[in-house]
Amino acid sequence: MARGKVQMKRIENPVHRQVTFSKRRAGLLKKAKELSVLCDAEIGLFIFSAHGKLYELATKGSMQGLIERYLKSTKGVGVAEVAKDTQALDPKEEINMLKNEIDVLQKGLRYIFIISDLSN
Amino acid sequence: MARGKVQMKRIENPVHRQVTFSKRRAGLLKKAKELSVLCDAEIGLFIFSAHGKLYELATKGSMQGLIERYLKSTKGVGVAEVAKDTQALDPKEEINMLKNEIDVLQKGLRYIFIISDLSN
DNA sequence: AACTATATATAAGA
DNA sequence: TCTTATATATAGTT
Repeated sequence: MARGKVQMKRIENPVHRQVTFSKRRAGLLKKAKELSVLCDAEIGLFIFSAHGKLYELATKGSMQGLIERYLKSTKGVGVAEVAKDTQALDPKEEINMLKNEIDVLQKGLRYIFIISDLSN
Repeated sequence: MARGKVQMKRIENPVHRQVTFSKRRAGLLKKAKELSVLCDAEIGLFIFSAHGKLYELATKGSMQGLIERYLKSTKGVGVAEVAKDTQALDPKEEINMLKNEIDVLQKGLRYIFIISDLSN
């Protein structure tokens, strides 16, 4: 977008591709933050580079919190918070809870998320 | 960024805020797609409007797939595929599996993801 | 929702 | 990297 238009396909030259990735990644993260602030939106963004390195942004709280919200929003139930701290529970109670979650699963829901501690 | 700079804070006028949200949301999604194509990156992006409406983009496969990859990448284990189809399992076996997953949890891992069917 | 004038992002070059 | 010419995004306006 500067000294020439760019074709919308994979940049073949690895050096150019890496440079463009760095610049545009920074631009994308900046735009996401701006949208969040200006319009009071919550945004989760994660980027895996071609070699698997992760870059991420969660505008409110944690990415885990946003993922939960996302799954809830898309799957109806999806995210079931079973226990804040499983280590504080009697194992039998936990198994019973898990059985209940299995029942939920068998009713056709696709995801159960067991979260031991959301706060850190 | 056009007929005047914008302050980086919440836009108070609801009409302006909504218009800006629509425009910038479209811009952000476009930029994310471009980065993905040009640089061969995988991107997961979700946006919740102030009133909870979800807008999303997953550049390869599904958002669920990207979320799994995200959790794996950040939590080491994070995502444990327990069964492709829980309905095909004997309940006792399933409880044993869940006990094993509890053991994993009690070793300090934070997330277990029970996925009944990844394929649809 | 369409139109510009401007601000910003960024491709190519150094 | 840093610079700079240009493409793109978008704020204010209609």
